[in-house]
Amino acid sequence: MTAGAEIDWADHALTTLQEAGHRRGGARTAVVEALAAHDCAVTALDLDDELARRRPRVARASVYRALEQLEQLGLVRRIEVGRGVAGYERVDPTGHHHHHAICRDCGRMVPFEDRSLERAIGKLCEDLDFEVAEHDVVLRGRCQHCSL
Amino acid sequence: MTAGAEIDWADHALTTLQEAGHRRGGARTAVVEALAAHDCAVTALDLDDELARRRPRVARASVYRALEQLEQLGLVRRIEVGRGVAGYERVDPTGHHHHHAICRDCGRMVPFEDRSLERAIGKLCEDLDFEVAEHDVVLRGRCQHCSL
DNA sequence: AAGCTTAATGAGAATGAATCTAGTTTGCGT
DNA sequence: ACGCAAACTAGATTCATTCTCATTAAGCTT
Repeated sequence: MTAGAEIDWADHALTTLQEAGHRRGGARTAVVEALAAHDCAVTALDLDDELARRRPRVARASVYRALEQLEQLGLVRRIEVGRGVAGYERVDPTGHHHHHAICRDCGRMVPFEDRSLERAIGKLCEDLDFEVAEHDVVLRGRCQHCSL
Repeated sequence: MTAGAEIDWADHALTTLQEAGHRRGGARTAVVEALAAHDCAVTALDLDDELARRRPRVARASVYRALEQLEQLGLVRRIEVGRGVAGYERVDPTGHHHHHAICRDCGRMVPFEDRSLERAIGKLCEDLDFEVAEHDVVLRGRCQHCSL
């Protein structure tokens, strides 16, 4: 992976937050930095774990609050990674994105992308009486490792 | 909707349960009947509400247990309908299914189906190093009613 | 039909992710 | 530097879901 992508995203996120009228606080900045370091979805509690070591400590509530605000601004997207557990991952400002195949056995997430899938979704959204803002595709089954 | 679809599904579900070695209990049968009466996803608590009036009362734990077993047997599928809330809907034995557009504002679910979407998913699953058992597509945005 | 084994059930406690509350700190415009 | 609203922390709370365990009843066996 290139070193630039995450830095750019963190920068972009902090700028967007500021433009949206948010002040610059330590906890939220820490959440942005932590998200920037991940390529794929992380749960809020994982982030909380990571940030618990920081001084001053980042509170769990701040993690959730930051994630909610980031989601509202379209900077991160939220996906369900398991029974009632949400994962969050950064949104590339170019609109480029991937989806996930999740293993039922080990919980591993395999990201994938597919142009014709995106095309099909784009087209069907036009025909729908619904103002679609985002879409999510989740495949569930057994990963290569677990099917042996 | 035809009157037959649900009855057939309930029948099929009860038969499948029996073949899987399950005894025939009142609570689970009640859950199957309740699911059969719904065309689209219902939450476990909605089902619990409906069944709370029955005599003898169906316990909440039984609702969840039954849903889990039905899901395991591929008789119902589980989808996330809102922050940490699961919805369940019956699976048509023919494989025929729909997906959902969910309104961010009012929570309304609009079912839709699309052949080219299914085709795209089918094809990409073949290319993936992953044994895909099921897929889920969720569109999020604003429904016709809420965008006015 | 009575007895037996064990799945199924009901009631309520326990869990765990997510949210809320209250009091404190801090960013930032004035 | 001052003051006020936003952001923060810690911990309580909520709410869907899961677990426990005592009880009931399905459906063999005889």
